[in-house]
Amino acid sequence: MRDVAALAGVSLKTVSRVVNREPGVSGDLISKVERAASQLDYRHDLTASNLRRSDRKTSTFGLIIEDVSNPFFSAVHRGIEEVARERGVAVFAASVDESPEREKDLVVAFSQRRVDAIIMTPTVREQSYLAYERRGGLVLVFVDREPRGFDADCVVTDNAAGAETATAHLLAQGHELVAFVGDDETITTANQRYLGYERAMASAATSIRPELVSREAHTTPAATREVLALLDAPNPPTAIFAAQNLITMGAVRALQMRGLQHSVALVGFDDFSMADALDPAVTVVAQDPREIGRRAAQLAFARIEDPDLPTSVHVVPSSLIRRGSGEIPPGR
Amino acid sequence: MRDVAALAGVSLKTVSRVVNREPGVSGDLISKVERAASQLDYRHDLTASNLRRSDRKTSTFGLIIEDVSNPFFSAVHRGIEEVARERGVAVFAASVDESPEREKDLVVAFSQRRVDAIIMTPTVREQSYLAYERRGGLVLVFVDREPRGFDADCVVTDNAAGAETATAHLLAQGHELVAFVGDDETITTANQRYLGYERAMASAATSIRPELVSREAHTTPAATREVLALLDAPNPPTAIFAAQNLITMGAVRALQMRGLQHSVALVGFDDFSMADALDPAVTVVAQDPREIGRRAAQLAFARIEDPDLPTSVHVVPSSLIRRGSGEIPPGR
DNA sequence: TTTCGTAATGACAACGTTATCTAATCCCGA
DNA sequence: TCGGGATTAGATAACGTTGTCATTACGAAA
Repeated sequence: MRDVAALAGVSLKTVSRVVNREPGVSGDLISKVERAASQLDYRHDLTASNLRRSDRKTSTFGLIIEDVSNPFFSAVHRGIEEVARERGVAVFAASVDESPEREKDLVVAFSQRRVDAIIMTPTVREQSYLAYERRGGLVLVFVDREPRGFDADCVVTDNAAGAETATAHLLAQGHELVAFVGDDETITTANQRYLGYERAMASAATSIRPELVSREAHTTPAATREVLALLDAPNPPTAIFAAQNLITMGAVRALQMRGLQHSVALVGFDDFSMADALDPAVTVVAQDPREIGRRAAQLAFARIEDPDLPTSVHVVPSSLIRRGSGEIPPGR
Repeated sequence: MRDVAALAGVSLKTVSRVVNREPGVSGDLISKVERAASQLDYRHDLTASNLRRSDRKTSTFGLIIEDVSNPFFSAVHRGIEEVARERGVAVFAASVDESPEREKDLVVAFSQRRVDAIIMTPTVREQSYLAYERRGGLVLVFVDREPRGFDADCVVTDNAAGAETATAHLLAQGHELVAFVGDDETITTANQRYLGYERAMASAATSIRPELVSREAHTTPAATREVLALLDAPNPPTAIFAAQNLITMGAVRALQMRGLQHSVALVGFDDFSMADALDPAVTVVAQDPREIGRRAAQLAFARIEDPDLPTSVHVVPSSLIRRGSGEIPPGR
């Protein structure tokens, strides 16, 4: 910048003014400075600028999600990017892989880079450790799962209601042996979806059989194993509620392996690519991850603008998409 | 930092030394400084640190890909993250959406944030405009597509060879009416895959029928339309080579709509989720996007370490996965 | 002609950190 | 007892920018 100023024959401050398009510089000098800048391959340094600026905004967000290559989360990422892009904000994205330790590391990494906001899916049992960061002015927004022990803005799907809808849909076909396959209770969404399953079963006065409940499906292959075990047991389910996209995919494979895809009903939570092209096409309770991302980003901007806003929890509705697998009646 | 120094009763520089774990500070002072730092909620400012540091490294990469929520590219992203994470580097990720203008905007945005390297999929017809950035010390690595008019490190799949393998596989089943469905020639990968198709057809002495070549499949729905048009034409193909993941998905839907999924053979370029669970399961030439990402990140680090390295092009092999759809014989 | 307001420009310090250089202290051997 | 090297600590400037305030120039009003 100093070189540009020298070449253009103006002061440092004038170059700064031109670069930031501040008013009060004569057209003559503007063009002189611009010519000098391009001649010298000058590129404005946003990090130095930020250091001196009074608002101390880096126009940068941090995003901490389960896995950047998980279709659900990458759609959330995409939604956030859409909103951030409009405001010239760049987004750091990182995968936490269900590791509490990594969650904390990432928060520190982003905080040290002075991001304006972190949008994150909590993994750690308890988010109160973030108070420290918030005191430093960092904006925090949660997506997909609500934080625990920490009051903050949040965007979630109504997991319990969606799960209840899914389970009720199966019960309405006349099923009584409805299995639940999900991740364990440390994952809040898995927990809420289990609650929805319980609620639907209770409303239908159908008792839950513990042997039809599997809460150890952490990955797609694990889900396949769990569903195979259910199918091979003495009293197999006639319908399955799979509580997450990767789990549903695993369940589809298990049913195919036993040739039962047309006789055992299946409803999944989360839509997934090609669900409509499978045989049978898979009935799901679809979330809108892109919209979740957009809302989260909007919440972040709103809070940056006014830090004293009351915290809010946005619930994005889910919707049942009937495709075939969920409409298989019992006893086929 | 000044406050921490004051509270600990030491100089600024000593705090800096402790924070950076530089040797030559007595254990006594180290603990005093650390106590003061945590008492004051001190958080090291990486942006200010970088400004003064002699190497001027921000430990930050920029990633510019087609779409962060496209499964192929999000897997590339994931691979890059894996390597970057080990070195404490954070990754900005952004979608370019085939927009040349956006590509340039993103490069500027990342350059202004002083990223150490940009890993990108080129969209602009010509990358010579990047010389400007490289002069400023920015490291550039290309993924998925080679740049044009610009010599730089690059990681690609052998598109032509993969496409040739796919097409030859169909020809080997006895097909003669093999259709090509791909994106237009401005996309270098689409172009190379078409070349592979041509090569295989020529080797088999099978003439290419222009009416069986569709190069307008930009999206999944467009691919479905294109394939429907092929199937409904007077001389429909008995086999289809779909040159990209989204296109293959569109082709699957089109075949299902006409009930031809068991009579018309299909091989796709790129693997995709649930391809193995479809009926028939889809034969593909699989790339290894995660490995592509890892290699790209390694190349970036290598060049940062030694800017004078000769530029290299890494070719990651693809592999044919036979699943059924590609093994359907003609005349069924 | 003088005065004054306004618009354009510049000088300088400061943002939070690290590099460089100097000073103080300590231990060891002669 | 002293010299000298090693070790630890601090003072100060600098990184590239912007905020603040001072200065200049100019035209309009008195």
